[in-house]
Amino acid sequence: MIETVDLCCAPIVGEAMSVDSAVMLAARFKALGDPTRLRLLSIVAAQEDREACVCDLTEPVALSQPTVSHHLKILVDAGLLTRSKRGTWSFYALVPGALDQLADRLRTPATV
Amino acid sequence: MIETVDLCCAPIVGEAMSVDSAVMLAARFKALGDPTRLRLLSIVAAQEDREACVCDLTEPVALSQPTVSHHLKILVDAGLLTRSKRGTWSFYALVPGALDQLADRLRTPATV
DNA sequence: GCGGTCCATCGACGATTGTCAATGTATGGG
DNA sequence: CCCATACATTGACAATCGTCGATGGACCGC
Repeated sequence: MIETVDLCCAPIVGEAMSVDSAVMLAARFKALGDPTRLRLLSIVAAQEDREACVCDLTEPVALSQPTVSHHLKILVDAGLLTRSKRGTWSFYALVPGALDQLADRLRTPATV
Repeated sequence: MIETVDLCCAPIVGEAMSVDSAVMLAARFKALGDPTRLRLLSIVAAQEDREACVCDLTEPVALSQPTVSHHLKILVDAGLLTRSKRGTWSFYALVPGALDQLADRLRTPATV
């Protein structure tokens, strides 16, 4: 799991970032650094009710169910998705604001 | 990889990200998915004249010169840094707007 | 109960990654 | 011309990653 303690404020650009901050930020970007995981995020976000079960995701990405579950776990551990089990199904949904927070870290200061 | 031509089932409306788009985006995020590279970006951006040579970067990240050069090459290949050789030195600088563009892609992962 | 569906985990495999030492390639100074 | 500096490239290594098949566990309908 990734702690969100130090992630909210300092942008990459502006001053040299600490090692701890870099490690935590990199963990999130690493989770985004795979085409399959990006597509999974995209598909989940594109669902009508903003959530999807594994059975909805396996066929679009054309990968085995264990592989999809593996990627989803990585996204959950990175704090980008939530998992809620209802009955036999596991529903995955975007963590509200998580991607926006990441985007803020990428922004260059307006003083440039 | 095959493009999403087959819309026979088409339960996933809202248009998920294409494979090609996901591959290209993931490549950039993968470049950001390493703590050392994040710190290199940060240090370059924090320099007074917004650029740095390898000799300025080796000591802050406490890694060997070949390793730093390796990471810098990855960042250049990802379109995040530029390399300009002047004399014996190689100066690396941020690609203007590159990080901002990435941030924009994060704000709306699938609601493109 | 029993069988079937949905999903997570495990074990394994090749592929990729991050790191270093060693070497190669320019460039500039005496 | 020789040597030192700054950097890129190569080769090698352990570690991690992405993927699959097989297995296990929880849940539901009958």
